[in-house]
Amino acid sequence: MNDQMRVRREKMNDLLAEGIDPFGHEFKPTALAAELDQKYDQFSKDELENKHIEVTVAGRMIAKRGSGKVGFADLLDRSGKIQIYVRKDVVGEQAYHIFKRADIGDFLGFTGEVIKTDMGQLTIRPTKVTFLSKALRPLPEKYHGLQNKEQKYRQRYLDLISNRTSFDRFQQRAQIIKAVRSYLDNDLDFTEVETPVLHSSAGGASARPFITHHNALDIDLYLRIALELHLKRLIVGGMGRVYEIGRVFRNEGMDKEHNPEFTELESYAAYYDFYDVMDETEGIFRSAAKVVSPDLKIEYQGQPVDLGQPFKRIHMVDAIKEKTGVDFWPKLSTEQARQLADQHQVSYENYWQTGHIINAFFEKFVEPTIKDPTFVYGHPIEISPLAKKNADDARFTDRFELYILGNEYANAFSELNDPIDQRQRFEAQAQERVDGNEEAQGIDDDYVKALEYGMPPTGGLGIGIDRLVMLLTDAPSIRDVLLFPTMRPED
RNA sequence: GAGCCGUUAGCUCAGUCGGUAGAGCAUCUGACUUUUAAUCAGAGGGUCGGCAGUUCGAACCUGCCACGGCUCACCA
Repeated sequence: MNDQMRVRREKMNDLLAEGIDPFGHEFKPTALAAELDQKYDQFSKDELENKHIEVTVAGRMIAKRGSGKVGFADLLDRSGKIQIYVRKDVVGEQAYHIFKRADIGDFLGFTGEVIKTDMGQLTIRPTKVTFLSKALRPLPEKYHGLQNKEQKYRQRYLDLISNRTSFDRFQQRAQIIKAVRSYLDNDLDFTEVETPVLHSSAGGASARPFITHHNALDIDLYLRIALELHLKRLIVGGMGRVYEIGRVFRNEGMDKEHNPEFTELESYAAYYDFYDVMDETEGIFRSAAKVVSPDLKIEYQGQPVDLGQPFKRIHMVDAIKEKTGVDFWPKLSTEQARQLADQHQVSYENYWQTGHIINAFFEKFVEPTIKDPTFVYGHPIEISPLAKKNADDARFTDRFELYILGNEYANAFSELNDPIDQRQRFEAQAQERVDGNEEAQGIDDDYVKALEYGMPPTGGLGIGIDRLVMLLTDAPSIRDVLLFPTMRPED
């Protein structure tokens, strides 16, 4: 324990000795800092002096300055900061003593008049001081805030107290999710549902799952890697338009864009095709962007993005042709595709067929170059086991991904609703797994059975909510939009 | 998984050639009745991430370990 912690414990004991509970009780503030600023900052010092507005506020004292018989403090509540101006001759000997002995970090309540200082700063001049809760540890430095990234992630509460941009970002995250919900609920008449997190087989995406064990049933279960297969069962069940915003878990590497658990939105709408889903996606992005920028123009890491313009649309094969001159429209054997890959230094796995190679060309030569919001559609069937074949060209699917500034933000398709085709696709996936793709999904018989009862033509969509929030709040790392990112334990 | 970088007071950071540890904020004492990174005077506060090694002597050099960051690879 250091000197500061020792002193704070002494002060805690002093409070007890004076009959004050250092970890107080309920308190009824009548105003928030931001509210006061909005309502009264427009008035002059004299106008406020005549109004005699009395309010009660509560919060954490985050700064303190003063002289002998008066003191100033900054009080932080959930809305922001308000200055407090405590005068010994107004609050009295005992209250002033409490204020003077209070440490930065302590929670205090004040009742008093809203005034302006000579410097024009909106301030509360209390007549009453209430001690609410003692901080036994000192806060990070007031000017620089908490800079140590590891500590920001491990002790997010300190980051939230001392770095307002971080605090605001998490408020914005909540608002963005609310806006997305509102768009789906109110504009498109979707129903929000909750499906299981514990799956008996992990499907709906290509990823390695976390495995856990259920004792009573004595079976291993997987934490879900996607929401897809359950939501489509609900389309079979006649729910028509459903979505879920929920946590999924992928047992893979971590970096600036990947956390082992993250939040995904998936939506499914009967009778939509993937063009309808493009419109839906634009609607979601605009609703979300409006939260941070009414004109839908944003900047991400120094690069401008206009989410107000119609998103571009391009077929994957055309995009590759445009960037590399390589034309994948003519039908190519796996051997021919591999030759092209060799010529362009695109490496491939044993189990790869033409479609995998087309996708690899896209990822290597096109994906990093996309700046404006762009729907890239027509993914090869080999990498799209849940998407409907294109009616005119069975090598490709009616699937798209949305790219902005070289990053993927959405993945969607006209859903494969032919149970016979679906079983074959699952079998191809199972074969891929045998051939060495650890992330290929297994056969989900129960899901195929559901399809056999009949699923209407359906358009589905998946959006990584964390990446959307990163984009809209200009966050460089996914850890900056997750309150508690996954960290290795310290000891 | 690889490479590079980082870890020094509660926080933000310096630390020269290897010679026994520094600043600002914060804390403590005192002064101060309109401050806002308040000011002024004084004081206390360190397992220099950990463990070994080299050396008369290590925050500094070497090795190993821990945690983190960045980049790359992996990952639709």
